[in-house]
Amino acid sequence: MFDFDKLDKTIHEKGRLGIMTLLATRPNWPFQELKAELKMSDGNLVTHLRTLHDAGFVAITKEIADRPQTSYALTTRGRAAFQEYLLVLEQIVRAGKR
Amino acid sequence: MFDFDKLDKTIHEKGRLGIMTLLATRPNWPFQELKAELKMSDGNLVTHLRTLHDAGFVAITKEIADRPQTSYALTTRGRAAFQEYLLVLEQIVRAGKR
DNA sequence: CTTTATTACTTTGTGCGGCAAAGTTCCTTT
DNA sequence: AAAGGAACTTTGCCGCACAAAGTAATAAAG
Repeated sequence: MFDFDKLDKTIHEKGRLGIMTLLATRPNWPFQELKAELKMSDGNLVTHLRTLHDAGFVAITKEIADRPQTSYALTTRGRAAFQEYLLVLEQIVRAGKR
Repeated sequence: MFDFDKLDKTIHEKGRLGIMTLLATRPNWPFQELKAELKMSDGNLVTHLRTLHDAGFVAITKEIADRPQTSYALTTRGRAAFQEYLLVLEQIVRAGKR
């Protein structure tokens, strides 16, 4: 009836779901902006980003111009995985509408 | 930008999200049907149901006609909490559409 | 050149919570 | 009496989120 087991466990965690959602709205997010938006400790944020990176969902770009600035973006695979995750969310939302 | 902290932690867990979604589709679910649909061990399922009951989201009805049969349903408060949770999901889905 | 601040990251520790497996209780059926 | 099924409890394990503190690198301030 529902594909709950298709809910990617890497994405379906509050913190990382927030990250993935933000990354989906813009091509590029600097670390500081993610941190400000999500209000996580930087240790926690870095860890979640690394988890997503290890899963192949997030690309990391490091510049050291002026201040060091690390930026994050969805990979093609990350976007695909997120889209598939969203399909399940849509099923759930539709089920809750009745 | 997004209300990620409005993602009720009691609901936003794979197992319990499955339960809440199923309960939203019908007024009443016997234990055995939930178990068959969600493919959880009964120990695990009972625990999640108790968590939702303790949160005031799920009502428990026990009949002992023929075989014992325990049934579960959303409370008014459970339905309201689920609706609010779904609002956040909708934000996320919309964000992922672009 | 030394000090201070900022960014990004690592390390450490704690506690919670999901999950399975096995055992228990209560009932019905044979 | 015995067997079986429903619902629940207990036990134990493992992973993980999260915070706090410490570290390296660089740049600006004095």
